[in-house]
Amino acid sequence: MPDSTNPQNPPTPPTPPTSADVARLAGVSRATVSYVLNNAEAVRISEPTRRKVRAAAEELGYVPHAAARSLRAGHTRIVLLPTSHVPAGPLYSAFLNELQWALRRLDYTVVQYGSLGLTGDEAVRAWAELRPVAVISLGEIALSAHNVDTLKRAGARAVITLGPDRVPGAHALVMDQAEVGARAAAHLVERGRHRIGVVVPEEEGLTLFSAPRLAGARATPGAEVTPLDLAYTEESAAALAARWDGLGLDGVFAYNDEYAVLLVRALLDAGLRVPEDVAVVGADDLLIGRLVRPRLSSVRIEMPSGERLAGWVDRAVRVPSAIAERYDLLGATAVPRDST
Amino acid sequence: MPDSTNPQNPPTPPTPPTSADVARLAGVSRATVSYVLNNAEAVRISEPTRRKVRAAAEELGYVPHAAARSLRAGHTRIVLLPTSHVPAGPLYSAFLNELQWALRRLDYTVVQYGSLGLTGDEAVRAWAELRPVAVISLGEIALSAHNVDTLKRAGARAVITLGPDRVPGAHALVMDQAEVGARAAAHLVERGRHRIGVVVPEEEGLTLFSAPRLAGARATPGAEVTPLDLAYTEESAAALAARWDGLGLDGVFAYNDEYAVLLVRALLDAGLRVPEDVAVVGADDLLIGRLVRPRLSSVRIEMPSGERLAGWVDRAVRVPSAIAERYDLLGATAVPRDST
DNA sequence: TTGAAAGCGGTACCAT
DNA sequence: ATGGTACCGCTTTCAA
Repeated sequence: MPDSTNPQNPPTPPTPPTSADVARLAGVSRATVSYVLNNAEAVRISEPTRRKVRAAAEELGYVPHAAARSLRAGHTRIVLLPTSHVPAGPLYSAFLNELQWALRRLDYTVVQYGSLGLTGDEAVRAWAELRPVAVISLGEIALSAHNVDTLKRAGARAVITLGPDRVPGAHALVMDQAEVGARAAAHLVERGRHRIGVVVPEEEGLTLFSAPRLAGARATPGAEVTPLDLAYTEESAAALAARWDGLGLDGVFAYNDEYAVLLVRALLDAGLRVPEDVAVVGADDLLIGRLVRPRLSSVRIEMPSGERLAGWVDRAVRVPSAIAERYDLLGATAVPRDST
Repeated sequence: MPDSTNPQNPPTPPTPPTSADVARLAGVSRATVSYVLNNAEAVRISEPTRRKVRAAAEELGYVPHAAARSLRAGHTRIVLLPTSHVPAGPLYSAFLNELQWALRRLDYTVVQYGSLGLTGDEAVRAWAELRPVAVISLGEIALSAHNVDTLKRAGARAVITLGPDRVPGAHALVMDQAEVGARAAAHLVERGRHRIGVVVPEEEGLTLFSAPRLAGARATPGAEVTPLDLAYTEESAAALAARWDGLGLDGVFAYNDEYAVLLVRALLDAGLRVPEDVAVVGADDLLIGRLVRPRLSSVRIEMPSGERLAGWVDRAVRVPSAIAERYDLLGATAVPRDST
């Protein structure tokens, strides 16, 4: 295909246009370009000049270089949101989206950084290189005090971790998963079940959630708890159901609704009756729990609005000292249906 | 709580340590610091000097400044992965994780950028500011030729979009969702169903998937297709089921397994029999489809390994001209079970 | 109202 | 073997 206008046709201009290019095209200085494009208030620029600059920028397809800008500014507006490799449930990912949206409204750039396959120290170094103004580590990587220090030295004004264990120097987001386990167990006890199994997913990365949920169940009066390892496969569930009679359990807290549906299916297939032989309660109150039969009892988790959390983060960034060091986040209530 | 060592106790050192700080502490030049910390091969540095530099960096908790580095280098290793606000299914998020992991093994920094609430142009500008070396836009934002141009001018060596429609200048990742719809419809036709409803989720952001799935079903010989709007709520499903008789359908392709489970529940509750009165097929072959009764027929989608796609992206970045402009990605096969 | 110039942190060429 | 230094793109005083 001939190109009559430019036979050489370099497919891409070797370098992106800079503000100097814009200045040259508009016949002004780089300073003026900066003033115009950033709507600087401290300086008056004549309207004709503004037009020229805007037109030149448009023509060149100029986009400012974020790295250069933040280098000059001495800080970024990056909020780093490490993502774990866990296929997050719908509840959690909806929360993340909301948080992300709210942070952008506050003019932060949200960067989700997948840390899969990195050790904690490696991950933290990689995060620190980006000089984020805040790190919200909800995921699988548990931060040490030293890690928090590294991030702070790299300019992070707020480091937020998942509670309830406090990391020195970090703000704690107390999403108390233990409460979820406690509500589930209490609900089973109310139903007269005392020999309670608690499902612990074998999938990695869920420990941060499953461990406190188990602990919360254990701490519930009247509950005698047995942990039950379960992978999210039919085979694993069938194997568990096959040895059910030997377990001597009359109630199960199945980690969440997805695992609960899986387990209930296996139990029914093994000839057990739910809830007569064994009562099952999930968590997260997902739609799927209302679609199966028997309808699944659950524990509803009240997430804060992403907006509220974003506001808290923003305050922590602006006035690190003036903000509470922990932020309670979670309410949990049992939702009885037909499986208990 | 008194702090005897430092009553003033400035909570954070005002600025992160720089390579100049390291150089000063080690008693060497900045150049030497750079050589040592980057294991420069072209330059011989004595072992004692290396030690001093490493020790100083360690002591200060020095972490290089990514922005400064890439500013100097003239390019980044950022692969931008825009995320949509869609609660991605487990299939898709597993794929994303794999891709991300594989890209990091190739030494790219994967940045997921949530573009929720931005228009296409705004989003593209924001991405371009980060000067990514590649953009993999699988999500809800459809790129125009002009958008692709903006990204390319900003230094992106590869812009990858979701097929099958080609955007000039972009590499096309042909994840042909139409094929999914076609397989589902063909399967229903094989089962003797011809008056086929196709569920179109009302949730926003799914259009990029649902539209081609619908079109693929429409193009299937022997299928007379009726689109069915459905939100992912019990109410919406119940409303649809209530007017079912008037629709005169004997088969449904329910977008995916999650919507299928929802719809089947509503149909059963409305007194219809599945598959006798209406055959239902989902897609994605999720575990949930095997747990419900009747077991859900589905269309299995074969995703490529994230590693293969990552390799393709890497080649596109390194030799933009030498790489095929489209990359076929998807295989789809019907998985008959009890609902059809 | 606009321009010249310094400097953010890091790298790499050229000297020494 | 190591140091001096120019430069990447942008913002922001300070002068004119």
